[in-house]
Amino acid sequence: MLDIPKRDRRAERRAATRAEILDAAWAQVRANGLAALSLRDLARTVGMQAPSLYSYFDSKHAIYDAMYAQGARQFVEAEPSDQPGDPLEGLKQLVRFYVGFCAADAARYLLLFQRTIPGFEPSAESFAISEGSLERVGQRMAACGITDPDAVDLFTAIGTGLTDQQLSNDPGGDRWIRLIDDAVEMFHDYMTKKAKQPPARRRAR
Amino acid sequence: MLDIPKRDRRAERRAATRAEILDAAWAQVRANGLAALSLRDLARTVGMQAPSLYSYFDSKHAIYDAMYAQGARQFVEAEPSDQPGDPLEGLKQLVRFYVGFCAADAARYLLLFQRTIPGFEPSAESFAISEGSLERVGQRMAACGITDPDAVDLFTAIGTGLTDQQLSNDPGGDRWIRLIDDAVEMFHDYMTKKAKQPPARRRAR
DNA sequence: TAGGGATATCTAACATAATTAGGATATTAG
DNA sequence: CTAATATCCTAATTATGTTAGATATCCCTA
Repeated sequence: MLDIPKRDRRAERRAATRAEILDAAWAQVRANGLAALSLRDLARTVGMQAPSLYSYFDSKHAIYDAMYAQGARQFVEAEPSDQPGDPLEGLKQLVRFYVGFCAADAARYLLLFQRTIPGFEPSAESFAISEGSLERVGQRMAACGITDPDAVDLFTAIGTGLTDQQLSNDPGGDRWIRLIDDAVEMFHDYMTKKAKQPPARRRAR
Repeated sequence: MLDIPKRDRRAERRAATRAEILDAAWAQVRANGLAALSLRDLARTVGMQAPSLYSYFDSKHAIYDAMYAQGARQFVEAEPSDQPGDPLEGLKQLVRFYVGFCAADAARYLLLFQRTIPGFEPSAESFAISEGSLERVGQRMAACGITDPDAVDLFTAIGTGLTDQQLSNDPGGDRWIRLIDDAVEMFHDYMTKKAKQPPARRRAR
């Protein structure tokens, strides 16, 4: 206890205020929308002046990037990893998680999965955090015997469409649970049926 | 020719520069992204100073609103109205149109169907222009014998999800045509099968 | 315990944005 | 020809992100 180097003390404190800034940023963004992040207001709520933030973050985009990384970390940590016995149920579980995660925090959803902030693109490191989720989807589909290369894309499209629907029409409601089960079952039925069919007819071009 | 009232002449000219401003706004937005609409630049390209725009539009949001209304008008005018013989083909046609329309102009799509501009919401009048499209979807689904109240929402979700996929992964490509046909067939199969089933089991809560 | 270097924060200023106020100039109407 | 009006301008206001440079605060060493 006594021999904690002062240098670490300082680094600790620095990380603490960095986190405090990020928390305040989330609060502001949740209250007024993702785009409404004012450095002046942000600095004021943490008891600073605006330029002082620049010793913690290089720019406003850097703050968004840190928020992105934080959200992505939350995403991968909350993602269900144990697959239930019924593979179809596993797919449903995944989509329920995804839509539920997004609906729980609209601002976070917009930051992570829609690109709605003018010049902002997440950095490679931040983006890498959430990589691998798509592979998990592919694994669960394979467990259901679905191997069509287009299937992941179609499935993703359904998932994001449902999320959109949920967030724009009925945020906070739970009607989407019914829709998810329907959609996943529909998807599963169709893909298994299609897999049994001959070569699969292709559209001429 | 000679007896055109000067007053009409003026109104005509006024409408012309209004249209010119809107055209320049579209060009700017298509070139640099939907959010990158600068009144100064906009004014410069039409040979004005920024404040002069305010005699044509009340604010920047008013410009976005006019663009929205214009895009919505394009949408309803281009929407296929004659239903083909095969009702399933009618559904496919509608989704193909929708995704194609959106993919043809990403900026217009973002303005109309995603809410990506900070404080902007289309006015009631502008929004009303595109109303009624959903009903048309419902009609075509009814022609297929699909009457489930959730079906329209699920269908819409699939459509927007596909559009998203198309625009973010393969803008300009035509892979989505295959995906659309797949998705619509899948949807149709499932809904008709479901309609034949007994009361339909509901999830307990 | 006094001084020097790093650290944290500040104030002042700049560039750009949308927007408002008020004046100058041309066009129209009586 | 004169008065009104429409059209555009310049100048100023407010708010933004950001930079430059100064000032205080802390920590380690002599």
